[in-house]
Amino acid sequence: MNANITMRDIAEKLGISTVTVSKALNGKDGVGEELRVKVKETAAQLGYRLNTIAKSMKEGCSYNIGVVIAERYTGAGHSFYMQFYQQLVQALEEYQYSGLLHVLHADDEASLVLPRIYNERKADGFILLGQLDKAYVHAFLGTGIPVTLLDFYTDQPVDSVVGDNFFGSYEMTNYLIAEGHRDIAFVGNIYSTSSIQDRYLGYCKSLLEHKLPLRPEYVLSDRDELGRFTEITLPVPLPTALVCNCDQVAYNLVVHLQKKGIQVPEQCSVTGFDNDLYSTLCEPKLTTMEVNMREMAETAVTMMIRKIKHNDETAGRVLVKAKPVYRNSVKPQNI
Amino acid sequence: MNANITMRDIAEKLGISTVTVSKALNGKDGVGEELRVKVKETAAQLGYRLNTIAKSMKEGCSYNIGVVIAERYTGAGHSFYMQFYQQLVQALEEYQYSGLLHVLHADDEASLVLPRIYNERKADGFILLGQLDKAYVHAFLGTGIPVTLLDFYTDQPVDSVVGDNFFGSYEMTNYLIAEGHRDIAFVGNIYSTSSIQDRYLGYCKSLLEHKLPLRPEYVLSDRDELGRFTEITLPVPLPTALVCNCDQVAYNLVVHLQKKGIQVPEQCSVTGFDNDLYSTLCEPKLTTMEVNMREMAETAVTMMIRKIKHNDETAGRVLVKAKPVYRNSVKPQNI
DNA sequence: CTGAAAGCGCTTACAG
DNA sequence: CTGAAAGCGCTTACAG
Repeated sequence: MNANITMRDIAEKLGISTVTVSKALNGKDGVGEELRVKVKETAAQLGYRLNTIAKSMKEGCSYNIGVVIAERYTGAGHSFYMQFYQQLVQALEEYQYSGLLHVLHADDEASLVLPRIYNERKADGFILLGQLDKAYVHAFLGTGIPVTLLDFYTDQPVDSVVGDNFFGSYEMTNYLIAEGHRDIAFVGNIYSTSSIQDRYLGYCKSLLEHKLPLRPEYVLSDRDELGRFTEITLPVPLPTALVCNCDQVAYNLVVHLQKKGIQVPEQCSVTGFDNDLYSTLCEPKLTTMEVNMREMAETAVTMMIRKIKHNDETAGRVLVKAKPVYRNSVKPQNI
Repeated sequence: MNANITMRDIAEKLGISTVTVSKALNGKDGVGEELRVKVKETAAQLGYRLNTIAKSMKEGCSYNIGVVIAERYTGAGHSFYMQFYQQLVQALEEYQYSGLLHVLHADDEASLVLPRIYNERKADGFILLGQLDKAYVHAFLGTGIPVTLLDFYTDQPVDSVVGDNFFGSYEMTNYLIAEGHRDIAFVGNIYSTSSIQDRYLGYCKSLLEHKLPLRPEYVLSDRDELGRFTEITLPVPLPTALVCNCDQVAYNLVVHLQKKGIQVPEQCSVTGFDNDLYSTLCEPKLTTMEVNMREMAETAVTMMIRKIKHNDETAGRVLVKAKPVYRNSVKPQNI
């Protein structure tokens, strides 16, 4: 088919200048309507494809957004962030942008090595997807390139988009209390990520509001500092409900409890968070909080594009509402 | 930090030409060793970043590879291809290339609309990941751009990389027969994808070789033409073993059988294929065939880069070995 | 409404 | 070993 048709080819064929071709194809003023139609027809007929690279060079932007995901959040069993990535790509497509995935190795993160796509100016901005080391975020900020954090935030002055973890968890705990539960533990390493921390604090708020005690032995760590799952030590006696920081851990816990002969939800209610794959893999299926991944992706992309186009705007921390999904892992507790 | 340092800035600072800077930075001949070092130092000190776009324009290639995945293979519960994508990106990184994901909508596939990144010349070649409509593959071939199929193939003359589905399934069935099984059914829609078809034929070969009958009622469809899972109708009496075309279906089947009170593997052995997430979600965990996703990704990338650099080479159909993973979903059958 | 000129930042021959 | 010239394919003022 068409080897390398350029605007010049169209121009020559029509006996006009490339300037007019460019204007016609880009819908810009300064071309007669009749001529514009003719240009478009010729372009289609010749199989013309825009050379975005030439356009990019002239305009000084790549129409690409880098997306950085730590390697530890990828791989089998961790589909969450790759699915997020897919949503990002689809949101970027709306703006005619492309996503450039960078899988960040732990040693590069530790030694503050920025992605190759940064050093090669292949991206106009970066979305950092999933909690990264603060120093690494700082290194990015130092470059002056637009950065948006997605699904986490730090105390640094950066735009970020996160699910409403705090209120989501608060509502979930409220729900358990409304169902009659009083002995409610939280499952998650509260020093691990901002999301887990906020979910923990929402749980705390609910307990405080209902004058229930905050018991340290009711905070059950589920992973180490590096995010690797660890064995969960259950308190004795078992609480009547466990608020888990995510579906995957809730799923693991349900399986674990059932192996020990403890019935869920009859003897112990369990709630998740995320409404991902894991929430429907066990029986009973999990009552959980759905974070609207798509809306988060769209918000992050919109913010990023806006920053690039009008480079002064700062959106700050943006929360995306969570929505409860009621299934069968919670049973009313008779008081 | 550095706003927009170009080679010209380095050249001016050193009182030399940009040509020399370019040669020095790219490790090309024609620069004194001493000067080369000085150029590199200055570049680092100024925070110079190569403008790949300018380089691309000059050289006429983007250093991007498009990866097309049909939307039906994405989303929750379908992490397989997104994981594949991640492997591709990491393999591309070795060659200083980037991946550009395109999620193909069903209507674009049907009406043969090529991806925007094709029309904008943003990619030097395309990897088609996961079975697509033959007409769509044909549309791509018509453009003359390098194309490699990954995890499927057609009867068209295209390069492709696939797992060794035929022999993998053949070996798995051999194993069941060696364990004493004689009544073995195959689960999968054999008209749906080349992979399923080949896995079916491997199963057939094993039966033929052992002089076991090929029974039509032992071919159990698991999905419709569009790849959506359907209810599986089990034959009565139940075979002693079920060879499933993938782990996800094997997983679904195990859960389904257990709900009906049928014990796996005591009353019925089940095998999977892929060794993905689903193979370890049920109890018993699945005996399955692992396709080496990483090797497949690396092979596809290497083939693609080679095609772009020396544009005549054709690798044809490349098979990547599969490897059995023995777990607990198969029990010897006493004859 | 139309186009000649300049330039985005590189790299590739080619000349010295 | 070093550099002046040309060009990749666009787009943006600016002039007519």
